[in-house]
Amino acid sequence: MEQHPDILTYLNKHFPTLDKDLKEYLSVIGGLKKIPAGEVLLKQGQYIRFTVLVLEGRIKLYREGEEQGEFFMYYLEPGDACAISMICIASGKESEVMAKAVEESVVLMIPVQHMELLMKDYKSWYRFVIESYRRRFEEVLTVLDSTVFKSMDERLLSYIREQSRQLNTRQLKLTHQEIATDINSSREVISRLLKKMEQKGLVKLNRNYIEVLPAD
Amino acid sequence: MEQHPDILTYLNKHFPTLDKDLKEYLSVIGGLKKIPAGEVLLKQGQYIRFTVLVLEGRIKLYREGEEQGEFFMYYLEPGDACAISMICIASGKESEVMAKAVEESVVLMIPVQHMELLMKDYKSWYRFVIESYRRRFEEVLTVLDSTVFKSMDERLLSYIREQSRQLNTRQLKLTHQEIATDINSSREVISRLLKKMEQKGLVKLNRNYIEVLPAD
DNA sequence: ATGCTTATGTAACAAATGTCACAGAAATAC
DNA sequence: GTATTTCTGTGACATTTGTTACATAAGCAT
Repeated sequence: MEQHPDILTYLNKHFPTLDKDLKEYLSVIGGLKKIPAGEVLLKQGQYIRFTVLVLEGRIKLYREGEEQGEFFMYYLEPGDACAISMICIASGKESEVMAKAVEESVVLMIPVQHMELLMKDYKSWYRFVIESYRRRFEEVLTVLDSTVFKSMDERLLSYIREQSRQLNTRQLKLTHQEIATDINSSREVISRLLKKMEQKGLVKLNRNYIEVLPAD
Repeated sequence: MEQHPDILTYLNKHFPTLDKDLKEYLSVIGGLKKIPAGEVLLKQGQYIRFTVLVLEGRIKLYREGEEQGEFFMYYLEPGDACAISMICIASGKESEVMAKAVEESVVLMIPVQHMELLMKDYKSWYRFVIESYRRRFEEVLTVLDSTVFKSMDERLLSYIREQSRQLNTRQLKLTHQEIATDINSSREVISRLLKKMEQKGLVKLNRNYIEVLPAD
């Protein structure tokens, strides 16, 4: 079998916790896939045939309501794996979330049938899977905290700051409508609350982007 | 090393997916512990030194708000494991939830240091861990759906029906205050909504218990 | 420029949820 | 028994969030 040099380069760059052997093995069994910006790579309810490691770009994970909208959970970045895909595969269950590329992204797709062996033969893989899942669980609990314990203005502020942190920029290129969709509110409410936040000196509003001002 | 016959009996009764070898091994390394009703066996933020398998009774898992109350996530029953404890151990992280026995319960406690070997040597253990975690993730997502997409009356109905299903009874011994705490609302709101539900023929209200009427 | 589309601002109102105040009923304590 | 506590019911009101209906402004296309 032949190693794919690009894959190995990617893995070395973003997955320091995986063993050398494992990375080589993954570069043999995995396939590179380029995902254009905006493409949905996993639908809620869909069966999963690959475990996905993110090598480039950024993937947005949503929970879809039964009838209604979509609710933002977290981003996957280079170095992350889709925890859901790993676990659902292992249990033969369908996806519980929707995943959409927000930038052009490159992912490594590892076919289902290798999971068992990976788990068994590579300790660093098993640890990676466990840790990925734990982190996602933690993130979902944080999101749950927001919706349960916080009011809309606090949720909005958390959202804004979290976006700024994750995207590593103070200039958030988001419309009020997009924010409203992500946290399941309405555009008018977001505009109103953002205006108040601006008056408090937390943000500066502009057309098509929001400048996040440093917290005191 | 000596097997503990009671443990083995419990494991055989409630954990059909675990291999015979594994059960025998668990009965050697695990310790039985009886938990009185009402006792908290795990606090949020606490480090975890044992993986817990539930053998008897019922454990309630909560998420605690930063300042405020506690929010019900799910129950653990005989045959369940505390997924959080398994994963946090594996990652050396503290607990993300609070666990409280609602009935007198019996649990099997497996010290941290055996996890690595269990994962490596017992395929049925690894599968059990993964599946436990997946199911809890799924439950938390369902709870998240409720808080994000549903109004309070719908959440209350879901809660009531879920309790009835899990506790396997139509007579829910819950006060309005307890319900309010579990879903982070206020007692008056719950009383009001329950009254409406009674008028719709969904429940029958009594002091200290609620009778859940079958859905159409 | 002119018109078209998209994004934002905002008032007025509606609906949902939370809070306060208090009453009465049922259980429990004494 | 009476007193006390706990639980439930409910009206009145406050607050938060969502909705409707526009207005205005910025960018884009021609």
